[in-house]
Amino acid sequence: MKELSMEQLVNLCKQYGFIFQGSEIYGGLANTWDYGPLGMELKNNVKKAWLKKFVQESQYNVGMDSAILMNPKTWEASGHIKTFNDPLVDCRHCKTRYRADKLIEDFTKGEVDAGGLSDIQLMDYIKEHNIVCPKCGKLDYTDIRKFNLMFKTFQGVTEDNTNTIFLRPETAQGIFVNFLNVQRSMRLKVPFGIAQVGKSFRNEITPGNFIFRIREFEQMELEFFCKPGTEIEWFNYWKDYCHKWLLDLGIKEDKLRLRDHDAAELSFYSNATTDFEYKFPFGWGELWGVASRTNYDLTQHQQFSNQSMAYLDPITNEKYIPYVVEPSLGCDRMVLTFLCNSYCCETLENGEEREVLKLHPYLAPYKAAVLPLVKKNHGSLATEIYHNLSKYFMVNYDEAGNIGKRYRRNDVIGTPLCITIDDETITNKTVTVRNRDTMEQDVVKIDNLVDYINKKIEF
RNA sequence: GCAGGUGUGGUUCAAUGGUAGAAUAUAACCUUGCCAAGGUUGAGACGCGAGUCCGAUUCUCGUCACUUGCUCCA
Repeated sequence: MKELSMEQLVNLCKQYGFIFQGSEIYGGLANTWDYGPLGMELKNNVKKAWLKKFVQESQYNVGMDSAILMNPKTWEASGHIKTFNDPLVDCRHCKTRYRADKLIEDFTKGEVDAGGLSDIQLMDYIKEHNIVCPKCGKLDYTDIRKFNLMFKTFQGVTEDNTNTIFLRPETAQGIFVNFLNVQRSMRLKVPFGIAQVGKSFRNEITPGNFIFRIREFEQMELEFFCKPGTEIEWFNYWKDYCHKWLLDLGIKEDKLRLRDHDAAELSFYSNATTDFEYKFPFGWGELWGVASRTNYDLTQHQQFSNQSMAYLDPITNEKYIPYVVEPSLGCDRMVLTFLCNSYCCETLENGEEREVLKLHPYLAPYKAAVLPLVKKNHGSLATEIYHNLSKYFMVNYDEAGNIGKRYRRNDVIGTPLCITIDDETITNKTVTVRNRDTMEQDVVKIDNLVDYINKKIEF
């Protein structure tokens, strides 16, 4: 089987209406991508599949949808203003870019915590201790430039500094600040989780690889609140739960690996983190991070807001700030994964090639295609069946070219079922349903079609 | 942001300092009883902007986008 290159995937997505380059007629805007008719269906189905397992079918979790714009204090409390602000320098000689604080920390083998130094102090330290460029050995850096990864904007009509607000760099904080609202209104007992799907924005220095890293992206985040001391148990529970979700939707096991962060790699707020990585055409990339975040976030918000974030256990009367386990993933990145994971180019018995997206039927943009065998004989009946089915599913209708062409067209966009209307349909009220994956054909009564399709797309 | 590469119909690829050609895809019609068959007709391109030149898709400069590395990250 041929391996798919990223370039081929971008073309395929464009050609069949999944994903277009953003603002294309104006020459594009870097790293923005627009979802077309099929891409929008696929992405929505990914979100639906996530919410189904993590909210609808979970005995623990509820959903919410918080605002993108939040009080700027939120980002002071969360640490984003401090840690999302990297002091960068370039070596003028060999053009390599470094983080100034990392240079010092590497030079002193971690003995100096450069994170607390100002820009001027950083630069002075580098010059005083003659910290040369690790690559070319020269001491010739540009001044420190700040790259804040948060998008700024202004609330109100004047661009007044006091009104500066940020587009959220993660949806999680909207959950944390509503922790007690949700707990009280839904009468929830710890442990419970709050799930959210929504857009986030990060002014990445280097985005790229199609929709793998983009500046405006959609996250599917779950914050799971549990009693201190039980967090590792829940961490493992959600790790397995996420793993199952991926495999159930057809992610190939040999393209998936789990990687535990070691102590050095862990974020400052985390005591355990596992990354799910997928083998993309450009190499292994992070798909899903499951992190135990301790009580860092709620404690920070308690401090900055002067509001108690403690939970009172109604049975034991214990009062504590819950620990948080966070299994969060990027939705766009997940769409990319499903596209990469499902693309196949098969050689048929007659030597012809068949391009097919073997998307899980639950994710497929169209669940079925309705095809009249001969347009003028079966067209009107096929149209009628199409309209009936479209009350229940996204269905495609295709009468152009010959039957083989229509099968192929639907293979390449991932349609799992092709329903052919022929003379038997007129006389016996049955249709022929061809399955994309098995290439087998079933004869199905028209009256049973909805049930039949429902069974096939179960997840 | 820095350094390299790339930019011609939807896609893949030609050619050219003077009218840009094909394959495939696509639209309409005919034909067709189950896996890209055939026929007829149609529509569709030099990323954008300057400059040199009688004339630029071609040469030069700028810009934008994609891409490969560096740094960051879900």
